[in-house]
Amino acid sequence: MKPRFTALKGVADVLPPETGLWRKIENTACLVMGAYGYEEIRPPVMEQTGLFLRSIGGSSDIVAKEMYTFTDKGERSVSLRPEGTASIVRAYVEHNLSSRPAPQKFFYSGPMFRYERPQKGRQRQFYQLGAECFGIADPGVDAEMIIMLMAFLDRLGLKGLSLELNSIGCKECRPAFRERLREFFAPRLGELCPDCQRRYEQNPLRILDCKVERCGEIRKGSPLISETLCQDCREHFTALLEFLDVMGTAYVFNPHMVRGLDYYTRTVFEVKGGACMGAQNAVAAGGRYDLLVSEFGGPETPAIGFAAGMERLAGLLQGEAVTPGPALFIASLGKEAAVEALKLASRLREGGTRVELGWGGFSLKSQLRRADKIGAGNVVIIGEDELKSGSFKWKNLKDGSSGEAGREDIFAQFSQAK
RNA sequence: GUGGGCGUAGCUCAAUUGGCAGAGCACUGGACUGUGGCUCCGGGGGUUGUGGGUUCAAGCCCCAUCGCCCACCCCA
Repeated sequence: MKPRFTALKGVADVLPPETGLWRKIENTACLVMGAYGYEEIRPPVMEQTGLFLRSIGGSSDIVAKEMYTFTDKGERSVSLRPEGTASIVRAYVEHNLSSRPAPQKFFYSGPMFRYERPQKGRQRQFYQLGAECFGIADPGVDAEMIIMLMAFLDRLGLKGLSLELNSIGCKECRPAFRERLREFFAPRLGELCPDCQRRYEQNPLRILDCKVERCGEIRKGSPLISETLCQDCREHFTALLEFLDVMGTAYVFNPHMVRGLDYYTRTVFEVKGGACMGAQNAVAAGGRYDLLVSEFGGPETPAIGFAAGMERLAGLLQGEAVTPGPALFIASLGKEAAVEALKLASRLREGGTRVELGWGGFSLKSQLRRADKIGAGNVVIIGEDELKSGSFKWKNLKDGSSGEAGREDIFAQFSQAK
């Protein structure tokens, strides 16, 4: 049999037991971020196309060639969101959330869409879990958010992650840096890779994180953004590092790190995973975006946020995905016994005990075999004899112990099991 | 959008020079009339991704196409 339909390229079903991992990740995020005062926000997955043009930047690849954009029946250009921040900022402005006491803190989780060639750690429909904090410019907020992110990752049990950060300046000092970079690379423009020659025109900062070895050599001795930062940006970044030092949060200052989205200002950061992730090894990334809210028509509002890739987090937790078996399996022989089994199961299930039934009128042996296969902890057998005597046999499949007990005793015995 | 690799059972893979499409695992039933795991026996499952071509004969050779994977670009 061939399936008549298959999933689209670059979209994937998340199946059990992996969905358990996803549940764990979201629950952990809710728990950890809740302690930091973050509340969940659920924006729509589609928006006016213009929202993303303005926020992410028309020159970025995301907008230029990766958006799922279509015209709806009202002749409006609509896009599936390629990232989360734009929608949250739109909601913040639209609902006047600046009138609530600052800071306003939100987290979200859901699917994002980018029309890219899939590869390891990258899908066309992918899931991000992120957080945004509005209204406070203090570098302590940057530190707090980064510490929260690391606490979240730590709580998941992830090891061997590295936090990198940098400051890319503000609208005052970044243009000057771009020019200094251009001046530096101009004499050797011809030696750069074709991509970097393009970057030279479009976004010279990107030359700094090119992976081509030759480009890496050419950029040795290039100007560093840290040398070009204005006084305010420099103080902001220094204060952030001091907070992290005090809190014992390990980080790597990466003066070459650049972020892809146009709206970032000052602090940018990225958490990288191990080599097992392939080329797409960033599990989370974010930064400050102090201009975006006013750009969207709101009051001047400093803000900072991050997003983490669910598939990438789940990938790092691979191997932990297991579905535990039911606490109890009730095997029954005959219709009357099946009814009795269903009644007992229903009572136990009301109390939260996971119970499976041996439907199908199979032999006792096959029912027990199935109980074993699905990893049941215990089995209760109900047959003609048990119906007659009112005493059910039970057996622990893990240690082999067994016994007999009346209906109510059985109920009591397993009502605490999960 | 660019480059490379791979498509045979649910999964992992065999199939000699082009010569009857197979194994293990998994699923399912039995041996054992009502006691799981171990063992043994049986069963279901395939248009060899798809469409053309060469040939007496194609899983294998040729062309095209689709899909998956990996990398580039970009990005979580």
